[in-house]
Amino acid sequence: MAGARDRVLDAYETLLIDHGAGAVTLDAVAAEAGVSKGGLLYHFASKDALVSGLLDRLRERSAADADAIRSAPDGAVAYYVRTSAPGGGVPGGVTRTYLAVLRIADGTETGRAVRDALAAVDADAFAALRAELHDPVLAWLAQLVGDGLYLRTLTGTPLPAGIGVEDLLTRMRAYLDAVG
Amino acid sequence: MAGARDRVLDAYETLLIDHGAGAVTLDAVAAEAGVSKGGLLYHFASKDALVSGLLDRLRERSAADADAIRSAPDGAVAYYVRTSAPGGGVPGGVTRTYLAVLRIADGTETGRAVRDALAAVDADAFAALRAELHDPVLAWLAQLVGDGLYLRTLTGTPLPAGIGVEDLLTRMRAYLDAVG
DNA sequence: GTCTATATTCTGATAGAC
DNA sequence: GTCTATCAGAATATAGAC
Repeated sequence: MAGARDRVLDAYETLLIDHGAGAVTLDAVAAEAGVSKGGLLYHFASKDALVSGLLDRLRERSAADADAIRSAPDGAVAYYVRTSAPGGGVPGGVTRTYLAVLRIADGTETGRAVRDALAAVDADAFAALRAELHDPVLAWLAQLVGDGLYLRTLTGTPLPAGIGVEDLLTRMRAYLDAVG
Repeated sequence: MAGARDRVLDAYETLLIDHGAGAVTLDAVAAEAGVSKGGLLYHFASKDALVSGLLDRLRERSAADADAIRSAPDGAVAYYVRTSAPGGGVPGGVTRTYLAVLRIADGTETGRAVRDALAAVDADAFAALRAELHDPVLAWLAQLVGDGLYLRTLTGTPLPAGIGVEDLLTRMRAYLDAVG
């Protein structure tokens, strides 16, 4: 059984993704997690502490995901692109946490910790992709394709009709095989 | 001189991008726009009306941008990728408005109008890119690279050291010339 | 560790003067 | 068209019982 602390973070992610940053109040997080507001504040003493907790989780999961990228049977690029697409996230993986944290990223000084954590995730994935695609420009291109899909997942925008993620991968693989 | 209505929308965009959706209050928007809260509420009777006004602006600018993509001297792909990159947005273009609207996109029912508007922007750009790259898979790949850069612009995350957007474009052009 | 109750500040929105 | 004044409700956070 998951501890209350983890359930609170799960609830925080759910609210950020489904209802947006504006709907995230301590009351709402507590209700979603099935605890009282006081119970929530025992684990996270303030809203900032809640953010810090989520960033810690993001860093942990990003490190684990970088390993998963490197050891993916189908290859690093395919793994990254697939897990970035809508519905492609691995349960307990970075994807969901990353999408949640994206909603609290802003340009403020207090938002710096959030941007730093997101930058670390990007750097982790870039390094993992470079282990397969030694050319940094190719690695970046592959990452950007995945990140473009992330944006679609973030907004819930439908993909172009008649084309699927596998079509993307087929085309990318053909090119990468030709040059690499 | 810009009307008060436009100044309010400009202020709304600025707050969304620089301080996040959480910091957007009617007080803050009014202060940023240089009007009183009452003055703001004369132009936009509620917060929802403010959102609707921003979505209207997004649709207008997206249509204009689709034309710009089609008539770009350097080609559609180069225009799309460059204007998606951090700092690459054209003043008065879609980029800034799009980035602002991204911050208010959520999965709620009331957020449906926001998602629909964002989906329309994506569809506009996809259609414009297809006018140059007739293959839909290639057009989508090019769009996703640009969208990946959008995500970087959104989060303020630094680009990989030693690689620039022009390196991306050089590589993409070489491939597109070879296949197309 | 978790709860209820409460203090305090802030937010969206209205009313009405100018 | 723009302002000030004000209200009702919601938000974060604290205090203290269990």
